[in-house]
Amino acid sequence: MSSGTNTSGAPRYRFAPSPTGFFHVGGARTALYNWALAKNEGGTFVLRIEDTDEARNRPEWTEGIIDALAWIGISRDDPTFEGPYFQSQYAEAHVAAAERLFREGHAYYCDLTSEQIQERAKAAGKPGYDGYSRDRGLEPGPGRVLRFRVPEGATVVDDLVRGRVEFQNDTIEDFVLLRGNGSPMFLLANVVDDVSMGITHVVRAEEHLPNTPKQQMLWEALGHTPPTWAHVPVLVNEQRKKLSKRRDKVALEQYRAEGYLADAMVNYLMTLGWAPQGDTEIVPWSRIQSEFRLEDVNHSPAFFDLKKLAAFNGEYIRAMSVDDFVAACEPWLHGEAAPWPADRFDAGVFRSLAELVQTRIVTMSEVPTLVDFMFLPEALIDQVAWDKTFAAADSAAMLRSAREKFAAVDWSAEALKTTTEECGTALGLKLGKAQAPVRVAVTGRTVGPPLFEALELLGRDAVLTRLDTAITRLG
RNA sequence: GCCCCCAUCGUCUAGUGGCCUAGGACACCACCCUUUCAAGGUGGCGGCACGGGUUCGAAUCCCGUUGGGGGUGCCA
Repeated sequence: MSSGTNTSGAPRYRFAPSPTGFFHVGGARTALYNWALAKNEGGTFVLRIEDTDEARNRPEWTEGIIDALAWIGISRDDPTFEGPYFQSQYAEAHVAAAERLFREGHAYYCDLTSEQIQERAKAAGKPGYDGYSRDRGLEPGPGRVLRFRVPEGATVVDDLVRGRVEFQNDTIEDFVLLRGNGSPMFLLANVVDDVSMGITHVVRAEEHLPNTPKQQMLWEALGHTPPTWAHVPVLVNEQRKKLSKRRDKVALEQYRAEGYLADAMVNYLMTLGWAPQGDTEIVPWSRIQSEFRLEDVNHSPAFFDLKKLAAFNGEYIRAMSVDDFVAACEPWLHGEAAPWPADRFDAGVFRSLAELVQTRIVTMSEVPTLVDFMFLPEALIDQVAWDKTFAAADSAAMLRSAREKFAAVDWSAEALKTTTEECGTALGLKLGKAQAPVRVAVTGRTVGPPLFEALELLGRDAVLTRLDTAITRLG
């Protein structure tokens, strides 16, 4: 943080989140945009934390941001990554810049209180500050704010996504740079930091577009050429409103905890407002990185569609090799995520079942419920499933018949299937109906992985015990 | 109120004046496959907001209307 001039010529993209205790999916997308560009252009991704007083007391919030970024592939260990910097570190520079703007006539002090400003606005019939102190020549003093002297004319923002956006300066009020207590405002701090860090590209959400002319005027008043701006559309919910913490699931950490894969999340996020070439949206990051162009980003807000995200995640899960899948399952197989006693878990058994589980889930968190019956001491019967299954004709008879035959059958998936089929045929049941009572008795549910493979792995003793328990339960 | 942005199937998008009878993906529906549930396969439904221009020709360019969204603090 020294020169203020970007000497290397390489682009410097800055990502400036403020810690709030969670990492917003919209922020993740913006970060990804910056990252793709910085990577592809041999530039730098500069992380600057816009830390507030509260955030400074909660270092875990900042760690959370760095952690979330790492999860989506933006690692501080990568040479493209620079930072993190903290806005609060540079407060003195912010004040110094403000004082310079005052000395050079770009700013002036004003002693009006908010109430007085409101009264004047009401009297004039126009909202906002009217420039009352512009020419009063006030010196700094307690309670006096420093305001920027917005020049005449218009400010044109050249935006890589929006094109040319023109703002009439007389619609922009003389905004505050320094508060009455002398502390710098966010807008000023932001620009001073960007200037000092030699930022060349500011890629952020569209909600910041109305602030951009102010920032651009600050860049110019400070004697620097403004950066290249790019305002990307926001992410919205089904009501077409900006995603909000209150109503929507916006925390990246939550998706991670539910078992969404980082690759799937990244891929999905990048298809919101942009699309890779060709007919397939499922593409690896390497392709996204090289194909991504800000000029190709859509102009309208994009709906964050959970169903499509889920579909992407399913695709990614199915695309994994079985070994990779088993590895990815690890966090859900042990500890609190696992509903079974730790000593009953059998990695070999799970490995045998993995391929059958893989096509049946959308998020990794669904893994335990699909295989829990294998590692629980006994079946956890779902009453609804039980009632529904045994309401069907002959299902009790089917269960007894299977119990009898299973005692003597050659214990293989194939033989178990044949036997079940035979028992069913004797009762006039097709295989689909015939397997149902056995499934509920052994797994506790009506749905699950293919039954006979599971039975083979469970072993004759366990299966017969569960069938007996079920028969007793039937009364 | 004022300022700014936006507008292709329900959703995400392809499309940059003729390749468009508007393509793909998700969702939905049907059928096939099938030991449940999935997965997979095949097919289907479904869109250029509206009105004016410009042009031989407009989803694509211009203007307007309507409809959405965002911003408007001594918040960040």
